[in-house]
Amino acid sequence: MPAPSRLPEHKLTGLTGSLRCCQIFSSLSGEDLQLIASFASPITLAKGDYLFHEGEPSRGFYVVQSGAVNIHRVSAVGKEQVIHVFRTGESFAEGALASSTGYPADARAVEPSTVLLLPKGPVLDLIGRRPDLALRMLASMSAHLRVLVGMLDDLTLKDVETRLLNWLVKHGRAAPGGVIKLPGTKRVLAAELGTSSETLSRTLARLRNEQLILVASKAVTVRNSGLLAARLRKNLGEA
Amino acid sequence: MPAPSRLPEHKLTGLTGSLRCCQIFSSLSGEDLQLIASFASPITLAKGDYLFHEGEPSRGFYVVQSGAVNIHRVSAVGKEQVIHVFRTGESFAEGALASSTGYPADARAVEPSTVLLLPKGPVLDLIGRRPDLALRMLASMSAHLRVLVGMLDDLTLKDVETRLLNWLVKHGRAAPGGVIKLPGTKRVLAAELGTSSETLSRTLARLRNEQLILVASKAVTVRNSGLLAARLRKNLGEA
DNA sequence: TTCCGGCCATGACCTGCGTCAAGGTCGGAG
DNA sequence: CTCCGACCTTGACGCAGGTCATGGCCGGAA
Repeated sequence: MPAPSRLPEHKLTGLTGSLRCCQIFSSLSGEDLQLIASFASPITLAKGDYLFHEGEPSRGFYVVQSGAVNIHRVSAVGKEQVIHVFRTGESFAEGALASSTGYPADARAVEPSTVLLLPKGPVLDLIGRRPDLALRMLASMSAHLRVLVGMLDDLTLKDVETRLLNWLVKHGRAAPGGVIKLPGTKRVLAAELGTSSETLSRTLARLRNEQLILVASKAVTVRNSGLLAARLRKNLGEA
Repeated sequence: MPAPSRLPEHKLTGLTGSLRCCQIFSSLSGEDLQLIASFASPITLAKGDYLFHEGEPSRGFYVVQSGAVNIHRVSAVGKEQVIHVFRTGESFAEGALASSTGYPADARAVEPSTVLLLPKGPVLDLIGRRPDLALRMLASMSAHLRVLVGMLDDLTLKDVETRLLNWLVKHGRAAPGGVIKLPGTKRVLAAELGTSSETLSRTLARLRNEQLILVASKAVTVRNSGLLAARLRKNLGEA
């Protein structure tokens, strides 16, 4: 874990700028942002660096300044279950502020990233004076709860094909020409979908045989997004 | 949904008493408790009554006064996934306070219950004056997050036997003589473990054949908690 | 060039568990 | 008492998907 560093005075103004972009701080005055910036510790992470591990005592919560941080659990046998990937402007580990138990999961950078550590003590002080900040945090945690509930749905109520279809539809929406670039290796995608690379292979092959998609080495092309969505709806409707 | 009722003056003192027992309000003064009691709406639920459904606009959050409330999701095909069962003194749906989206799941009484509805507006006012209440809420939501993360673990990393062992060990810890009284019917327990009643039956039978437990009609007796815990560890270790 | 170590695809196999169906038991209503 | 409906148990069966093993392909190092 890289050590947090102290900041020269002139960097603080830049910091307040990136704080202002965070949903969670958007209701605060410039003055309060200055205050937060003054005790925020920037942390630089290389790809693969761990920010914290499950069970570590919590030091505060975090805001992603750039890059992406993967929150996941590791089982006794070493299998990883991805919980969520947080990107620029998002905050996580707010629960650390109020409960004295350690972090409930692991956090690792999936690409070179910078995050801000907002230490417990000063933030609690500020909350005392600015209750609307507490509300923002409640809202943020509530959103995290929803994400987890969504994951539960995925894992319990859908089969792999449906999860994959869902993924394709979601990522295909904003893809030029229906070409979806894969973020990493297929094994990684399989993990994100909560399955094995073999099963993912088979499922992709099935959809390919049915002319719904084209599979290249590091990209998937959606041939007919309408049909794909229809197939997804069918799976959700019957199953 | 039964309508909330207004209270005669003399019931308020009793109410403050039960509020005081809730973790979430334990830091408040008697005066504040009086205030909360004055705007809390008691709701009586028969077994099976729904408190709210997924997607309904949120009116506030809830505290269980007696009984038990089951939070669950329903899939497109009508399958239910239990998220958590809240019992006396526990609070839920705190996220409703801060976010304007509707409830993310369904809530139904699993036995005759009374809950208190704490409406949004007055609670937000109070939070403005008592920031420590906000912290309690953050802590409570953080605990809910942990529960969900635990469920994720269960669903992704363990088979039914392991989940049952885990449940038995957890509930057997505080059980006199290793006798665990079942909260409801076995079908309910099965749902809580995310499986079917048949599979639960079979799994209980297996553990019974191996002399680890005794199964009576509405109770399970742990014969040797050490062996049980060992079996759990073995399952976690290999899988 | 050759070799070697990933990734990927595909077939073979097995297993956990959900579902259906057929009793068995118990408790409450009549 | 009898009857009926819940609940539980157990067996039979099917299937999704995880694991293992094989073989092809590609990219980097020597």
